[in-house]
Amino acid sequence: MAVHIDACQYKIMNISKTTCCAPLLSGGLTPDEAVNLAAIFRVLGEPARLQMLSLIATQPNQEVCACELAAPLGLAQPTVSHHLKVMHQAGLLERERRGTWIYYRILPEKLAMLRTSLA
Amino acid sequence: MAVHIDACQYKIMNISKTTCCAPLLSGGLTPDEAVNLAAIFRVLGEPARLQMLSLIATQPNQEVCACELAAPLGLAQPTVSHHLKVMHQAGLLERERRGTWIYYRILPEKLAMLRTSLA
DNA sequence: TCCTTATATTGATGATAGTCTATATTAAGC
DNA sequence: GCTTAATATAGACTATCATCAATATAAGGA
Repeated sequence: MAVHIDACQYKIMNISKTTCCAPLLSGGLTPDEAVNLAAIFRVLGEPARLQMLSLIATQPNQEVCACELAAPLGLAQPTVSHHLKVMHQAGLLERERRGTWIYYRILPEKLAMLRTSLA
Repeated sequence: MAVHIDACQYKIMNISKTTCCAPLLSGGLTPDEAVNLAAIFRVLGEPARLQMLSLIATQPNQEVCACELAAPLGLAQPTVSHHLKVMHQAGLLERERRGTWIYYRILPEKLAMLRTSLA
């Protein structure tokens, strides 16, 4: 059975593999780098996802169970699952299964990489 | 005659006015802040726009004439005009008319603000 | 095995937005 | 005023994507 991956997801999956990124203001951004970098910014270009990151950051253990996100965000469970998947594939979150639950943590290196890309 | 402004543009226009932004990882991002911050990231979530910024940064005077962008990017003139408008409204670019031509410069403060928002 | 709960996937829908052609506007020079 | 060149806008088309209800899968306990 073939796994279906659309163009956008494939693009996002490649992000984690790329070392990325020539600082924007230093110039010389290649078209490929632009595509990869833009894909990550597009992931952040969604209020619900930013609030998820903020919520995770406020937790004492810096992690959150997926089941805890739907209520404060006012979103349906599949929507939360979708956003978590997008951010995980973009390399912004790491996930760990503990029993029935799945916990997500922020990968600060990815955010640091974005910060330098804006320098 | 009424000026037509759609919801997205209105959101973007508000960005420049907002002081913004509680650092993401410090938590406590309000829904409004999330909307404003996401709107700016969405502006950066477009390869063509990132390449425009990169192109401007490589210029000796740190500025570029709108007329010089279409060719290297392989885009039509109205498309370039659209992207420049979006970035200008988002507070990423400043514009100066000199005769028939319009020159754009990057506003580094806005990028700095984004960097801190990722901290 | 069955039941319950958590998470993921599917498929549909509506909204957003990037792109183009065609046209309008603006500015400068004659 | 007229002409030319630069920029902006309008409108159409398309692709992407956020969202949901419905359903499937995964994991643990009785």
